[in-house]
Amino acid sequence: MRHASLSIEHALLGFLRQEPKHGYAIHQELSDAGSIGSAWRLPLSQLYTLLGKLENAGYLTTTTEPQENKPPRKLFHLTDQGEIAFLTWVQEPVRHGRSLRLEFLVKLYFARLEGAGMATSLLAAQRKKCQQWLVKEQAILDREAASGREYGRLVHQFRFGQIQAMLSWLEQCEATP
Amino acid sequence: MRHASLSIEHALLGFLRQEPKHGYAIHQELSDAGSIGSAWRLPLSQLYTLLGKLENAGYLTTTTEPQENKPPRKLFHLTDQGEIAFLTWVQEPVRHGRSLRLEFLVKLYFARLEGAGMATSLLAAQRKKCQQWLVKEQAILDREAASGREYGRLVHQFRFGQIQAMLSWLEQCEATP
DNA sequence: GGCCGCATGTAATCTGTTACATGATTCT
DNA sequence: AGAATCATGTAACAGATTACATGCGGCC
Repeated sequence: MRHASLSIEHALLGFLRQEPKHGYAIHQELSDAGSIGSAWRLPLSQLYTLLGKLENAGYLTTTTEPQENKPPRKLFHLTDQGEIAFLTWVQEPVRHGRSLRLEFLVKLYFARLEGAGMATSLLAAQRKKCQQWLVKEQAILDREAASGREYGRLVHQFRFGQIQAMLSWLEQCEATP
Repeated sequence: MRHASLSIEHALLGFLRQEPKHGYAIHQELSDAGSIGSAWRLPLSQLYTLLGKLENAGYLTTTTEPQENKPPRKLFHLTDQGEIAFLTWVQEPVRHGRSLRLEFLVKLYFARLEGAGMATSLLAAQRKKCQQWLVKEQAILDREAASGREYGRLVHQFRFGQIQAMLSWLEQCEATP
């Protein structure tokens, strides 16, 4: 079992922090358009696949619960390993700007559920990352502008602007608790 | 042969507008870090795969050119169909915000090569798209804020900020010819 | 009778990335 | 002798999307 890089599927573990749930129920929470559903869309069939993976990885165990007049439910329970993996994932800022759009927003959702403290520290960690990116882009931008590379300048101006917008959004999030 | 949605691989056709080239030469142009290479990275092995696809689709034909002391070159020629496909692709604005980062920047590169007029009209078309997105996001944002959905508001504030940054970049591009 | 909700999945497909395979010449 | 450049590709693996498959109960 390879130690896969902590990716978005670890978010699913967060749904099981309070009590065990079955796949369909998780999907209903996930599909709430006003909540996490506004950031992350995951078809039911994909959800089942991911839950299977997490089980294979030892982050989940399952029990089956028969029901009358309805198909039996398969309850997923978070293991200790799973809890550790989730907490590690949720506290780690994302490494690339392109991951804010999906993965960071999902992290933030679960961090807020864990408590205001965790959300605050996640925001701060991500803001620092973002400031580093901005400095790097600024340096590249200056270099491109100095060497008269028109197109390279356009490209990095675009990236600079995107990162700048991320940064001011993060600061705004930190300012309004 | 399915009419695949016009995707990034159509950009490769743009390299053959002036004269036929072989894969390795295209890759060298593509790898120029100060130019298109700053927006699009494509490993050589993937490039060959994509060129094969474009040939199957009827956008390219090939001739083989033997060389002394070196492996023979396979020259790719743009067909009439290929030219049409390229010109259609390059003039079409992208449909989603997430495609600006890569596909739009590549379109812009080739539009500029085609002439200032094409670049200008592409920028204008994309700016209009972007303004539409912004209006939609604004509407959603207001709705989320009004119904007191804290997390939904955060998510859409993020998106709003990203689109806003795209828009001002596009305007800046239009202003500096 | 047909569609929606509940509840579970598998399979096919497409795309993207990385690794591997070959072979000559030129540079250090 | 070993690395880089020129030149072509195939194959394996990972991830995401879509389609397909099953079955019961309740509602219109």
